[in-house]
This record gives sequence, structure tokens and C-alpha cells, in this order.
Amino acid sequence: MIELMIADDHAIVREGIKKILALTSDIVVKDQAVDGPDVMQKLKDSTGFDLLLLDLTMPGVSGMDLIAGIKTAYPGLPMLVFSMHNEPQVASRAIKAGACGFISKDCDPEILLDAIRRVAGGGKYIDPLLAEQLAFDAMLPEERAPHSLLSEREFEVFALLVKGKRVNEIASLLCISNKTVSTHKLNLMVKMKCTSTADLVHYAVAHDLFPV
Amino acid sequence: MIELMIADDHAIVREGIKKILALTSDIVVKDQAVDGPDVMQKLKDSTGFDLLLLDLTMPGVSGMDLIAGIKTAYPGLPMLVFSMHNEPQVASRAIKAGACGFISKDCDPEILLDAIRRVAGGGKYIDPLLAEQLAFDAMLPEERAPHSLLSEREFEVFALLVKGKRVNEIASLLCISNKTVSTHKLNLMVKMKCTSTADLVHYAVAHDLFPV
DNA sequence: GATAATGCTAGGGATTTTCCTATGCAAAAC
DNA sequence: GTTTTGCATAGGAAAATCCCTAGCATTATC
Repeated sequence: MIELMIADDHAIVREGIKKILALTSDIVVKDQAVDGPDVMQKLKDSTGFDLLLLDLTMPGVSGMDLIAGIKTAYPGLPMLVFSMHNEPQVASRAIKAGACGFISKDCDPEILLDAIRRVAGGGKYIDPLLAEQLAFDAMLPEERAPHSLLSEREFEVFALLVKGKRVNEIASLLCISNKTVSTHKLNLMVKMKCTSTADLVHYAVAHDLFPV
Repeated sequence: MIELMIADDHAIVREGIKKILALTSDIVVKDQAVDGPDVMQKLKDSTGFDLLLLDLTMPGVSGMDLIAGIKTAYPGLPMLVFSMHNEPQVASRAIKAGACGFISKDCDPEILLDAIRRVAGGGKYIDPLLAEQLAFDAMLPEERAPHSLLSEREFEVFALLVKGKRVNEIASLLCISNKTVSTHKLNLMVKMKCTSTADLVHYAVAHDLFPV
């Protein structure tokens, strides 16, 4: 019998998962939490969980920080993380932060059950679709995440642009000519396949770079 | 008997709603769709729906455009819109676009049922929490969300800027001078207390305006 | 060791955007 | 009925940014 806690701020999602799990005989929802602090509190009160099913995007603490915090406090607790977004980069970060598995919310219910059983059993699980994308990323350097192609300087400029700095401000900060910054910007935009600063920000948000 | 269609790209959410509705005897899920085009197709194939339960954030078409399009094509079909985020402004815009009701995904299952029954019966429904916030917003003009202070035209320019359009592009799209667009941009930046386009995008993402 | 590739740096000129100013218009306030 | 306020619209000058080109250093390749 797998006893797990669901952590998600959306009641409908929680209900959905509970109903899906109710169809099984080997998985039972022991408790549920609605945000980061709630998770920590309930983990402290009762340590008899076999698995934590954790939504990545909850109000309050950053999801990654929450994963890392739980991993530190309860190293033996398997965490299966799920997210609305199915960005390979996000999955990768969640795994690095200490999750044992990652699935997308648009996966089939059977996949959810499969993932829960594997992770609760000490195994690992990544959404096959995401795994495939990650594998492709690793195999084809040219096809890797665009931002990993940036040079140091380009990434610096990229970060400052996303923060809202203008070309001239960046030039002052880095003590280089605005023409140079402009060149970096041009080059990084090509590498990132973006055509505007707005696109850069969207990219940064989608990939959870530069967390607030 | 209320026959409805669920439109949501996340299987877990769809399952969750179905299971909640399965507990009732007067509501039945007749069909489901996973994205905007899918919704339109299935509406065309079968017009016998009493209600459309629509997720605002689906891949492809913008949620608001989808609502407006459905409203135009099927004026008699009641739409109950739900969203992950509970920004009052988003709810307000959805209603304006043609939705008959708006609930947040973190509402209680009972509220979902209540909302479905009311909207299918030709009534309206807004999440009480959101309604309260909207009421407060209306009462305290100074404390309102910055973007609610924007004029129609300013909001239009704001949306396009966030989408990555440049001033000149926007001028062409709206058939006005780039100087005018620039003025709108300047004014909206002041109202939004932003100093760069990047800030605008951050704001839009944080408040879940313009869902993809 | 020669050659090629990559990254950081800019200049010059074209283009875009900003900033200040201003007009007409409609609604609201007085 | 006049005044005020807010909105949409631009023009012109100035500033910022873009785009093309290029030098120089480091590293990789052969």
C-alpha cells in the first residue's frame, strides 16, 4: 500500500488525482497540502508518507526551492513532481533539485499511476515525451537549449535585458560601448531565435531562468 | 439533464472534473476537447450541448479570442470559463468576451457544480472571491491593478508589446503613426509603473494577462 | 606553425524609438 | 453653457538602438 500526500493549490486538480487514485487498490491519499508551508507543516506532523506528489507551481515559495528544502529535510521521501508546463528544462531542474520523477499534467491517468508506483518503489520516472526531448537535447549540441549556446558575455547581457535594463544602462554597468552591447544583443537574439526583448523575457520565464 | 463539453488540455484536470460530475445525477459529460481547434470542431459536429466548460489557458489560440469566437458562432451556448489563476481582471475580461460564468481551479467542487447548474440554466456565476475582489477594485480606484487604469487603446498597445511587437509593427497593425504608438507606450508605462518593455512582460506573466 | 573558428570589442550610418509639444474631440464637471 | 479632463492622434528634434563591418585575442584544428 502506497500512502502519499498530494500538494497542489487547485482543488479541482487535487480532486482529479484523488478520483484517479481511488480506482486503484494499492495507492491511497493520506493527506493533502495547498501550498509550500502547508507541505512542510504536514510533513513534520506525520512522517509516514511513502511518496509526495508535488505540483511545481504553487503560490508562495518557488517550486525548486521547495523541492530542495524537502530533499534536505526528508532525504528518504520520494518526490514525484508534476507541472502544467512540459518544458524539458524545468523537468531537468526539478530532478536536479531532488525530485525522483517528473510528469506533465496533460499526461494520461495511467502514466500517473505508473509513475507513482515506480517512484514510491524507489525508482525514477520521467515523462517519456520529456525524456525524449531531453535526450535529443543532449545528443544534438546544435539543438540544445538556445540559452546554453550563449557565451558568458552574451548571457550576462541576456540576463540584464530580461531584468529590464536598456542597452545603454548595460553598457554603463559593464563598462563597454553601447555598440558592443548592441552587438551582443544582436548575436544572442539570433542564437535564442528571438526577435524582441519581450520574447527573451517570455523565454526566461518559461524556462525559469533567473528566478525571482 | 445538463449535457456539457469539457475543454482542457490537461488530462488530469479533465479526469478530475469528470469524476466530480460523476457524483451528480443531473450533469453528464457528453464530450471533451483538448485545445481551441478541437473545441470548434466538436461544437460543429454536435450542437446538442447545454454548456461548455472551458479552460482559459490552452495551447494554440488565445483563450479570450476563443471565447469571443465561440460566442459569435454559437450565441446561445452558455460558457463557463475556469482558469488556474484567480486574477479578477482575467475573470472580468472573460465575462466581457462572452462567458456566462467564471470560476477558479482552486474552488471547491461544490462551487463547480453550483456554477454549472446556474450557467446551464441561463444564469450567471462568478467566483464569490473574485467578485469580492472586483467589487473592492471598483470601490478603490487608486488601489486598482495598474493595468486596469489603461484606456482601451493603451491596453491594445500593451498587449502587442508583450507579444513582442515593435512600435513600428504596432503602428502598421493599428494603422496609426508610430509616434502615436510611442505616446501610448509612454503613457501606459507610466500608469503601469514600468520602465522597460521587459517589465511589462514580467507584469503580464505575473498577472496571467493574455494567456497563450 | 599555419589556418580556422569563436568571442569581445567598436565605429559609422541607417533606422527606430523617445520626448516634448500640440490639436481635435467627447464626456464630465462646475 | 463654459470649463476641465481624458483620450487618440501626430510632428519634429534628439536619443537610443540596430545593422553591417572589422580588428584583435584566444583557442581549436590540421
